[in-house]
This record gives sequence, C-alpha cells and structure tokens, in this order.
Amino acid sequence: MTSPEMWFTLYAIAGKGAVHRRVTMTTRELGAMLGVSQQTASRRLAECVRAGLVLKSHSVNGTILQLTEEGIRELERVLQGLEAVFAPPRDEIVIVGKVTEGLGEGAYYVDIYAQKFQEALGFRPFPGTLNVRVIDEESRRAVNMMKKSPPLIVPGFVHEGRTFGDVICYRVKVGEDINAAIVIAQRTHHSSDILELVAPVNLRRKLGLRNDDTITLRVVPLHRA
Amino acid sequence: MTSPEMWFTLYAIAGKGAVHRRVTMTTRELGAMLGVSQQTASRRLAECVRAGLVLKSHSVNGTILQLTEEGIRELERVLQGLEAVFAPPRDEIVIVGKVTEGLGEGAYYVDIYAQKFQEALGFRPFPGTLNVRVIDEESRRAVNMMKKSPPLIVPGFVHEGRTFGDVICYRVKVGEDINAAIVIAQRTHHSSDILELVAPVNLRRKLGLRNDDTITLRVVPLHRA
DNA sequence: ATTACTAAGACACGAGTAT
DNA sequence: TATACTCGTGTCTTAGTAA
Repeated sequence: MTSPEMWFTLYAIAGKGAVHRRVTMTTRELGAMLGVSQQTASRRLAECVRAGLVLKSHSVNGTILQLTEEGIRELERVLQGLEAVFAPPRDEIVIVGKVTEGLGEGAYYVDIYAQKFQEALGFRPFPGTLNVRVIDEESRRAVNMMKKSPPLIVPGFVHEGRTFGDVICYRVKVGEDINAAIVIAQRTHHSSDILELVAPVNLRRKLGLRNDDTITLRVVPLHRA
Repeated sequence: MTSPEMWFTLYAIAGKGAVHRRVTMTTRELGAMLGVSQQTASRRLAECVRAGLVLKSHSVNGTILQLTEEGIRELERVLQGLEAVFAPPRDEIVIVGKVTEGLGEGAYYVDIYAQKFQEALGFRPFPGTLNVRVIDEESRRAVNMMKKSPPLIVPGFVHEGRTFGDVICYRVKVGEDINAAIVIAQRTHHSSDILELVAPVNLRRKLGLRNDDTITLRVVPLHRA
C-alpha cells in the first residue's frame, strides 16, 4: 500500500504534467506544493523512486521526473475510486461497447475452464469468447462500478502440471434474456478496455453480431443471481 | 491545505459511501482501512472533524459519520485534479451547454464592471449575461480544464464605498467569430454548472437563441488572445 | 544555484487504560 | 463492546551544511 505522503507526492508530480511527459522541477518547488521543506521533498521523492512509482534523473537546475507505469496505475486507482464514490447509487450497471475481434486464445481457456464455469455460472460455456471494447467514458465508469461490486470467483486448479489461476467473473444479461458473464483473467491487462464474455450460446451467431456492432450489457448483482 | 493523512481518512470514509448517506463504522475498522491503529484512526477522525470535513456523532456500536459539504468539495477537487491530469493534452477546450434563464442580476454587475471589462477584454460588454448550463460530463471536465488554465483577472475596485472583488475571466469564441468571455464571480457558487457569458453583443438576439438551445464555446488560450 | 547528508528536535504513533 | 485519554518510544522533519 502506498502511504498517504507518497500518494500526495505522486499527485503533485502528476499535477505538473508528468503523466504525459517528463517534467523538470526542483525539490524546493515540490516541497512548496506539498507544504514541506526542500529536504523532506527530496526524501519523499526518493521514497517514490524506491517504491517504483517515479523515475528520477538529474539535471543542472532541478530533477527530471517521470511517472512509471505503476505510478500512473496508482493514480488511476484513486481516480476510479473517486469516480465510483461520486457516481449516484444505481440499481443497474449498464455497459455499452462494440463487438471486437478477439485474439482467439479465449476459446482455449474457456475450454479448459469449462467444467469450473459450469459449476460457478450454471451453464456450460460456448467454447469461445465475445470481445467487447468499451469506448465511452460512461461505460468505462460503469466497468469500474462493476469491479467494485462483489465478484463471482471461479477457483483455479492445476491441470497436467500447469497452474491455472482464479478467474473473476461478473454476471451480465445480454439483450433481454441471455445470461452471460464477463470474465477477467488474473494477469492484469494494463487497464484494458476490452471485456471478454462467455455465454451458453454463440453470441455472435445468436444475435447476428458483426465487428463494431454495438452491444449492451446489464450487470446482474450477485445477490440476485 | 488538507494534510495527506486527513485526505486519506476522508477518502476511506467516502469509500464506505459517506458521500450519499451517513455511515456507521468503528475506529478500529477505519484504522484497518488506513493501516493504522484504532487510536490513530480516532485521532485522524477528530482532525477531520476539527477541519470541518466530517460530521461525527456517537452510536452504541461505532461512530456515525457524514461528510460535510466542505469534505465533499475536498474530494471533488482531487477528482477534478486527477481528471485533468489524465485528460489527453488538447489544443482546444470545447464546452457544450444549454442556454438557461439567468437571475437577471448579471446585467447589474456587467454594468458596474463595464469599464474594467473594456480594459481587460478589449470590448465594451453588452449589459447582460448569457447563462449556459453545462450538462454532460465531458463538458464538465472541459470546464475543469479551463479553470486549470491561466485566467484573465479583472481587478476589483471600490465604488461608492462598496468593494467589488476581482473577477476571473476566460476568453471564449462563440460560433465562428464572436469573441466573448466566461466570467466567474468570486463567491464560489457551490460547484455550479452554470457559466455566465459576457460579449460585446446581445448573444441571445444575435444568434437567435432560446432557452434550452445548445451553444458551443471554444476556450481561447491566453497566450493567443 | 541545485540535491542530499547528519543530527537535534518535534511530533506522531500505539500500548495501556479510563470511561 | 465502544471511544479517546496519557505517555514513553520511535519516526519524521527541518536546520545546517557538504558536495
């Protein structure tokens, strides 16, 4: 967990524009932003570097700073947290996205997890996933809200000496009556906007979907599942 | 300035849903969320109360907490800061809103500030303001971006023994060629979604605008003004 | 000008405990 | 059970200063 002080330091650096580019600033300046001395700012900065949140290099008049991927993710987490906090409480979480061509690997995994999915979701999944790309900000927030709701966890297992991790699922309804689930693989795709759907049927064929068609998903709360 | 610790405390409480309703929690629980002891959580909470960010009342099994307006604003500030930080750098800030009926007091103030506006903006303002209500999230973010850009400050003055404060302005273009300015009065309207426009002409008549008509404003960067 | 070390002082933390 | 007090301990901060 990132400490409050480190987080504030990160936020101050980001405020200078370090998310999109490298920025040059002095420790005195950073200290002023944080309301601490130059020395403390220097130390705080060093902490962020040690934690792998910031890259620092030296320049004649100041320090060149750049947020790392992890640093940016840290800020994104808080942004999403705040968005979720301010989102009006809703009964329904609705996600709108566009049908996207997958990498084809989905089918392989669905096949391996088929029995587990059957037990957890109550249906035998069609061997393939439908990939949905979230485009607008509203749906992106809806996805965050979904991820803050209690997930359905499909336990991992070992198969032929290989370990398959837990899979996080969220039940959704597609159209009026098709039950499906969004599955989220463990390996965190760097805040990917692509959702993978499994369903008891071939959604593409059943709904006559083509790439770039719009699809609407309604998240089903766990307690109602 | 809110300290990092206080801010984190606020954020933790908000995460429990205290933005929309009152929540009950123990100081032990809060401490666990913050990674500190029950005693420290208690003290942090007291700091937030002293700072006017949280309202606290006692209950048998825990503490009833509610964020104050100021506490919510504090979180909003960070949310907006993060949104601005993550927004892709753009050449143009575009705000779309709907024409709204004003309170009529705008004209009075424009009249009093007329000379000052003339000097700062380069045009004599039509005696009246056009009120524009921002509706969608995207424009709301655009407004935040605008507010993070360097403002044009019309200095205040004393007139007949009464003090008139500074006025913050942002130049905008309405349509293709009408120069106007968004004026923001000092007294902070609680994160109001209403913008007040001054222009050298009667925008309502010139553009044939009626209430609820959509209007598009393009913010003019100061260095290009 | 910078950054960052050392050392002394301030202050925050948590154990114990009263309520 | 709670919250919140005191107080000893230890960490964090800053002034001074080196590099």
